[in-house]
Amino acid sequence: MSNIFHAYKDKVGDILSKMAANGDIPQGLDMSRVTVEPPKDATHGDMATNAAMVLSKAAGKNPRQLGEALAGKLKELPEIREVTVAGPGFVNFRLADAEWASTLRTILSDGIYYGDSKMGKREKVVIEYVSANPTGPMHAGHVRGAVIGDTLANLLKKAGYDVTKEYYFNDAGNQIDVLTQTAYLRYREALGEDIGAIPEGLYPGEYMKDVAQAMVARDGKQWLGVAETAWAPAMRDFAVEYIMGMIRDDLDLIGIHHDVFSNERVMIEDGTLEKSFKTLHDKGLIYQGTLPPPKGKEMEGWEPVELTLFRSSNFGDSSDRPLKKRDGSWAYIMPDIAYHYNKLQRGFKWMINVLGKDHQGYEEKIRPAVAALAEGAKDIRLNVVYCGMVKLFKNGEPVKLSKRSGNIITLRELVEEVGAGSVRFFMMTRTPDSELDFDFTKVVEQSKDNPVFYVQYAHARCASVLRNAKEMFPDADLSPAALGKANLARISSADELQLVRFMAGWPRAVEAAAEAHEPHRVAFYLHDLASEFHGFWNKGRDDGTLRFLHENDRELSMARLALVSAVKTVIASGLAVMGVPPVEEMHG
RNA sequence: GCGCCCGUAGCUCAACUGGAUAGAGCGUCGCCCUCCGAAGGCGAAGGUUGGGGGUUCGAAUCCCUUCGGGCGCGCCA
Repeated sequence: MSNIFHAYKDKVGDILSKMAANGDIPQGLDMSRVTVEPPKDATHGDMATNAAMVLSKAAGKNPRQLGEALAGKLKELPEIREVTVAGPGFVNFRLADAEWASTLRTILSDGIYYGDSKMGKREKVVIEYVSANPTGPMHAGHVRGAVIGDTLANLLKKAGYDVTKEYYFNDAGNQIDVLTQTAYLRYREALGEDIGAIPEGLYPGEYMKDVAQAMVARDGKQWLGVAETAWAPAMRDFAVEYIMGMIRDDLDLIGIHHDVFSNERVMIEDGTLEKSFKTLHDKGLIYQGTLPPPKGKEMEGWEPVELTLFRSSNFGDSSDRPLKKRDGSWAYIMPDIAYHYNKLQRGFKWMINVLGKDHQGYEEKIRPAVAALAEGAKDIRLNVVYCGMVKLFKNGEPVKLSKRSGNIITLRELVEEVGAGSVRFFMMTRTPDSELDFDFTKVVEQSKDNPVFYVQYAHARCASVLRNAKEMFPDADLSPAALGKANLARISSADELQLVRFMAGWPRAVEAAAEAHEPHRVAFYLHDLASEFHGFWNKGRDDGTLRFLHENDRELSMARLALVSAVKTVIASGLAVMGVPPVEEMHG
C-alpha cells in the first residue's frame, strides 16, 4: 500500500480506538466519515484530519477540545513533527523529513507502478467503449469516447480492478443492410460498371472502394448476375470484417486494444438473444399492448399499434418499451439487452458503458432490462459515462463537418496531423461530459498553452538533468535503485519537500479519479506536478544553491537526482495511464 | 409535458465528492536568461460560484424553488 494518507488514517484510527478504550471518548463511534487529507492550503501542514469535527457531536465534546486531545496523542508519534488544531477543529500535522525520504525511495523502487492501488480488490469490471458500428473508418467524433474509455480502463486497472476492455458492434441491423448495398454497388463499379453517383441513403465514402477492391481480389466476378440472396450474405460478411479491420488499425494508431469484441450476430446465432427474451417472458414481463403517444412531441404519422412490450416501468422506467417492431422483427434494443445478459452470464457484476451524450436515451432503456435479468441480485452495477462532443477548430475557426459531402475528419488524419500522444492527452483535459474544443493549431503548439507539451517538457527536462549528470559524474550509477540509496536527508529545502509532498499525493489521485470515473483528473494532476517542477527548476536559475547538480557536492547532487528521477517516474506513471508515451528530449 | 446534464474571473475550465482565504491557463499589465533546456518562471489585476430559500460545526458541492443553456424522450442505431 503506497498511499501514505491511508497509512496515517490508520494511525489516527488507532489513536481514536485507544482513546475510546481509555474512556476519553465513547466506544463504538462511527468512524466512516473520518478522513485524512492534504489541507487545501499547504501552510496548514502536510495532512489534516476532520476527526474532531465529525465525532464531536456523538462524543458529546466540542470539536476544539476533542481536537486538542487527539493532537496530544499524535504528537507522541516520532514520525510526526508538529501538530496544530485550527479553524473549527481541523487537526493539522507535519511529517518528519524522514517520512518524505521514505516516500521518495518508494517511488524510485516502484517505478512506473508507483500509485498502483489495491482498492479494487481484483473485482471484475467490464468497460465497453468505442463500439462504433462497422460502417466506415473511425472519425474524429469517435475519438473522445475511445480515449476516455481506454484511459478509464487503464485507471481502474491501476486502482486494482480486474478490467476487461470490450467493444460491441451491431452487425445485423439496418445500417448493415445499407453497408451491404453500398459494398455491392462499389463491387460492380470495381468490375467496370458505371454506377454514377452513390444514391442518397448509402455510404458515399471512398473507403467503400477499398472494400470492393478487396472483395474482387478475393472472389473475382462470382457475385455478378446472381440473386441478392446469394451475394448479400457474402458481401455483408466480407464488408463487416474488412471494416472492423480498418477500425482495429485506426484504434491501434492511438494505442487502443480491446480484450473482447462482441457482436450482435453472435448474440442472435448462439441463442443468447432468444434466451434473454425468454427469461424476461418467464418472469411475466412481456405482454402485447399499445403504448400511449409520446407527450409534448409532435409525432408525424403516429398511430396506435399493438407491439410486444417489456414491462420496464416495473423497474423505474417512465414507460414500457417495445422489443419487437410492427413487422415482428427485433427492435434495436433487444440485441443490446441480450448483450448485457451475456455480460451477466459471464459473471460481471459491474458494467461500465462509455457513450456519447447523444445516446442518453439508451441508458433508461437498458437499465431496467439489466435489473430484470440480474435475478434480483442487489450488487449488480451499471454505470454510464457520458462523453461530450468535440468541436474541431483550426486557427480558431470551427471546422465544418458534413457527412453527406464526405467532409469528415478521420481518426487517422487527426493522428497524422497532431500525433497520437497529443490526441490522447488533449481529449483528457476536460471532465468527460463537457464539450471540448479541439484546436489543431493549439495542440501542436510547443508552449505552456499546450498542456501536453507542458507535461512532456517537464519529463524531458528531468531526462536532460540526468544526461548532464552522467557527464558530470561519469562513474556514477544513476539508476533509480542506486539513487534510492543516496543520502536523502539532503533533500531538505521547503521547495524540494513540496515536490515530494505533491508526489505523495499520486496514489491518492489515482484512487479518487478511479472512484469518480473521471480519468481527466490524471491529466490535471500531471499538469500540476509539471508546474511544481518547472517552478522549482526556475528557482535554481535565481538561486544557484537550488540547482540540481553541484560538481563539488556529489552527495547533494545524488540526492537531488533522486528527486528528479522520482518526478520523471511519476510523470511516466501518469502518462502510462493516459496511454501517452513520455518523451526524453524535445526537438524544435 | 417528462427525464438527465450543466451554469464558477472578460474567455476556456478546475476545485481531492461536504472542509479552512474558490484555483489554473488564455487575455491585460510589470519583472526574471554570463547560470542544469526562457519551448520556462515570478508578480499584479480580475468573483455575491445565475437568483432566492433550506439542511449543519461548515455548501460551488446536498434538498426545494426560480431563471438561463445543452441533450434525450414509440417500431433509428
